[in-house]
Amino acid sequence: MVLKKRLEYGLHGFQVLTVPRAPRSTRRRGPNKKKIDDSQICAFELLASLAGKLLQESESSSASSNASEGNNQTFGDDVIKQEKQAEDKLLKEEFFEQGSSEESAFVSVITSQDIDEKFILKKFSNAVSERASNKSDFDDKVNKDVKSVICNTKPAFQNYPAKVEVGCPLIEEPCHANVENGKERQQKGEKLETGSLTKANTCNSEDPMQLQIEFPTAVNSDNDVKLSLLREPVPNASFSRHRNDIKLVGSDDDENFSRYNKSSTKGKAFKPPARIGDRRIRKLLTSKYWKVAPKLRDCEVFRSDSGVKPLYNKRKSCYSRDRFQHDTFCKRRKLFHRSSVVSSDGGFSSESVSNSPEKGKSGDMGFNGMFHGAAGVSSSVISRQASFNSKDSHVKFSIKSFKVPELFIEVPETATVGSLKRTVMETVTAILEGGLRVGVILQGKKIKDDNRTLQQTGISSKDNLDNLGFTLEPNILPVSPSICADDPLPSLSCEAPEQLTRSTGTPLIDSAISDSLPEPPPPVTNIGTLVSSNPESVSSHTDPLTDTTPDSQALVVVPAMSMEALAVVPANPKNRKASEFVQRRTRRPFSVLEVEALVQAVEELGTGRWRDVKLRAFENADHRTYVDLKDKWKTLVHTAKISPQQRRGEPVPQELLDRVLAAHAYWSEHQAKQHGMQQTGTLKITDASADRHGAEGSHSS
DNA sequence: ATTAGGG
DNA sequence: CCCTAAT
Repeated sequence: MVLKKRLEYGLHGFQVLTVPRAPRSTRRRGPNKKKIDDSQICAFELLASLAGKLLQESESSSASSNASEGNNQTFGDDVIKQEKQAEDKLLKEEFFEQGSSEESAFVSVITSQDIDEKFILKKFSNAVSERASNKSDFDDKVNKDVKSVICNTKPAFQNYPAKVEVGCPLIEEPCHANVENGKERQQKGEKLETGSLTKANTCNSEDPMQLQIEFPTAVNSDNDVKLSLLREPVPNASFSRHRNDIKLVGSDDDENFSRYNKSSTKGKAFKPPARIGDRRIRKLLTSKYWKVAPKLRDCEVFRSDSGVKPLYNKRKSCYSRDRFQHDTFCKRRKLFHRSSVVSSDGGFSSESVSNSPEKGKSGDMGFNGMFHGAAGVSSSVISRQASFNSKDSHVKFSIKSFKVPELFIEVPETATVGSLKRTVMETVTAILEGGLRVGVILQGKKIKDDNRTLQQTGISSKDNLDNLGFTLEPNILPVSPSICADDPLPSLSCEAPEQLTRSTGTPLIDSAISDSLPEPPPPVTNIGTLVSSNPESVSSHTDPLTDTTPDSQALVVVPAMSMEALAVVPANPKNRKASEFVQRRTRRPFSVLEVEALVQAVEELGTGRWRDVKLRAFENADHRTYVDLKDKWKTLVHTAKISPQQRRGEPVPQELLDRVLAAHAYWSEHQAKQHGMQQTGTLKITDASADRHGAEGSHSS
């Protein structure tokens, strides 16, 4: 009735205006197979673990050397205070620096493991240019308002707050707390805390690192996302007290603006706030909740090899665990390969994620009761569930171990183990210095739109979070997208000997610190030739220590100069592709409402005028492009044709589908007839509502 | 920048 | 949804 009328009107009203175009079916192209992206994940598990172990090792040595003062509480407090001050200061600087840039985010890395015992505070702002080069990166605006503070602490004594707290009360846990303790605290916290709550959970897992994350599914309001990464105490006594905390405060500022703000005529209801950071900054600076774990001095981190043993002990003790992880990694890798999404662009690292609510019993600890701690914590999980059920849904899961992005390391055989360690350490540090970004991967797809809520993204407490992954990416990316990481390698490898001799301890790595290579390597001029003549050198040069794959581009940043030199060499499209971590937009099923709007618009405008359709019906839906609408129409038509049983997803009212068919038929006719359509019989189309197939004959006579 | 089609 | 060719 009403619909009928509208349709009639629409058809009549627009038939004159419409200038149908000839079908472009002639444009059909042959199968233009796209190259398979067979790039591999390049996260070096081995290296990662090596690095991790080195850290622990150094810690252990420091811990042991600090044994006497290890329990010195007073000392610790002082340190805490000092550190806190220092940190605040630094943070302040950071914030100010950040200042006007609404696009910048920063990551602070505070590490006591630094050789010079200083914090490394690095700010980074995502290179806008880099983003711009990524054509599918629509979400330029965000993640800039995500501030994270990474605190890498070096424990040397027992009782110190193990949390870095930002803007929200947290449960503090002494790092020596055992599982029981943690449980208690959790339960306690359960009652005390409302809303988002982050808990530091100490467990005995061998995990070098574990992330526990909990945050509301909807982060578009005032909610802060808190993420705490804690370094798990390792079984070994010398390790048992150390942990790293990461507190990540992310804020999606209130609005949910669309991924890209098109400069259209439409009023931009959502304009990115000019100073996204400010509020948070203030919050951060004034927060009473800042709790900074003390960074204890390391005593000659690399001095002795005493750590080796514990290291291996640890290894052994967690062997099965490693196995497990490895397995999951493999699985994940497979998954990624299937979706051909994963290319290690800038340092890919994925880790297993367990969904606590989902698993129930495994609780915070993770998978399948894999961890002993799991049982101990499960109860609290349950209660937590209960508590959050009444409130907003929270997504809870734990991240077990980030994998360190790929590193390239090369040292002479004659180098000492110590120097190797140092090299790795420096490499890692360099990357941290460069700043890290956290990427979120869902079902193999990288989620780049920081503005969407978790719900919108498909991360909900109800969903299976197994598909959720995170990456740590070096913040510094190659300036020129045309340069693929593979290319520089040969040159590097060929320079390797020279460099190594030049600087003994200097890692021959292309880490995030491109400046670390002061002088242009001599052989530069040859690079081009090298690349073409000896491609194998890429893989052949790979360090045995690293499980590198030829395709891995990792966080490799090409030294400025070799970049230039290489620029001449046409970048391999395949590699190029891999290097661009193009994220697939997350799926956003059309709602019935949207379908309705689309149908109506198409009824009136016809197919082939998607831009107009977009303008008419979806002007305010920035996430729907005209291509999307066109695609949706396509699927709608298909859906309408198939039997209801075969349809999936949110069922579209048959009435709408009928209209789809009718309009489709009509406009098909219309187009086919080009001009000569005087469909007086247009009215018949409306009959389609009653009889879907009636539409077929509904055209003008 | 849009459209049409294929994947 | 993505990618591309063709407009």
